[in-house]
Amino acid sequence: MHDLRMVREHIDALRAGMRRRGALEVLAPAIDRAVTLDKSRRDTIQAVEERKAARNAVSQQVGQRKRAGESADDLQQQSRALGDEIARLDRELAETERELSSILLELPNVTLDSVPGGGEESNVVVRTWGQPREGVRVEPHWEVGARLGLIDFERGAKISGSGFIVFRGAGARLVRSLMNLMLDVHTREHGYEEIWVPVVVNRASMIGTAQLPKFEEDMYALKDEDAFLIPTAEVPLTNLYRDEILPESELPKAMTAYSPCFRREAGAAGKDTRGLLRVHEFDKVELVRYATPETSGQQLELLTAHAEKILQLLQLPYRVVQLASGDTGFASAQTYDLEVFASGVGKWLEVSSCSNFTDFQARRANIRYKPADGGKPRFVHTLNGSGLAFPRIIAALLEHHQQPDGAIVVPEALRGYLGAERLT
RNA sequence: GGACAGGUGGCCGAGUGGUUGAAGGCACCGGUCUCGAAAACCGGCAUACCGGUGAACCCGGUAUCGAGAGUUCGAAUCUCUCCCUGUCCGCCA
Repeated sequence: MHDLRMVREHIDALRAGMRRRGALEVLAPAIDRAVTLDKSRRDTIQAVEERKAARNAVSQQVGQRKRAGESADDLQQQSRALGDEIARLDRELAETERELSSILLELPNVTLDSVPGGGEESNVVVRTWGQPREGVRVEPHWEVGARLGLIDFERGAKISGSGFIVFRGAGARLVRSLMNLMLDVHTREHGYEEIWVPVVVNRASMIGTAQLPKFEEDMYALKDEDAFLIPTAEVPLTNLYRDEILPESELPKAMTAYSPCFRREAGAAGKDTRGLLRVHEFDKVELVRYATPETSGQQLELLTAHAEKILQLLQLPYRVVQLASGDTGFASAQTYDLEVFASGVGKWLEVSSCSNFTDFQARRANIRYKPADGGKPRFVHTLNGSGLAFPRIIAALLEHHQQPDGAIVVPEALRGYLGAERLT
């Protein structure tokens, strides 16, 4: 969410930001409307507060007279009239603020100046690691998974629906191993606090991290309560300190959590849905950091490196892609995608999206810190990234580490957890 | 799910329908004292929004005592609904 001052004083920057996202045309009317509403909001506030001040003064006089045993009928009459006006103006104000905030909640963040303009075609590969296997025939993961009895797609679909996966045997153990490896590395080597979170969150949390209101149709909603299944542990982790003020000494704050993630993937039907590529429920270890505005840029580099470390340990070739403005997510100001190469599918698969949200989420979720120099509380900057998402990692493992004899070589770092060097 | 008891500032805690943004204490910050520290004493110490020239400082105003609605000239204080916490009972992994 943007500061109202942005609308009032930096409207050109806001428009330019929307243009860089390629969204100005669609959003221009909303921005114009916000400007109008902001003006009328302030006018109404002035009018209503003036009357409230008058009423407070009159009421005090009533009190004085009554204590003196005098009648105050005339003043009460006056106060009642003011009260009626106040009620009317308050309703007007509430309506204005409701509309204004609904507009503000649906405007995306502005990307940083360092982010290239344009759409997906302007994304930049900033580095690659490892060597993709190309020109070799590799069995796709859904075939390997079925052949080795690691994944039971049919029964997953039977008990839950398409896009729900059953892992079994060494496959199930692989999921558990990935969880332990990632959490161990992030807590022991990267200094994150391990958190175990609820997977059901309330509406305020979903608004805080900006899944709502815009993406409600992508969320699994509970039927009897105003609550949702989390699409990522980002939601509970980032909202952990919602409506709180942290001392600056606690920054940067680093938290990690494993969680299942639930996504309806509305409108994505038929696109890259084969095997494990796009599913409705999956597992993920998430990294979240809070930082000061001055350090959030470096913090993003750090967080991205932490996610990359896992790919290196798994010996999977990957590339880091700096997303262009138009391809950057709604709440993000800057995003690096980590893409792993799956040699069976023959594609780069996104396994992590590392973002700096600047104060966009912090403003929605009201997460602030008290500066060490004693100044006014400021909004923190929030960052997060997957570290990493399991299904595509499993796909890449089953494809990249596949041997000519069809066996899968387990990367060194995973062997202790999995208790095997090869899957056959 | 049922029955009680509660939700007040960073924390503890007082609060009568009327100068209560809210006594008192703790914590914290500044000062006096001290060679230094402790103690003692003095002072300061919420947030958001609106306005006063844009910014800093400052000044004025409004709102905030779990949330919302109501009664009233006036609500932390009365009424209703909801949320949350505690205790007991029931149920349950």
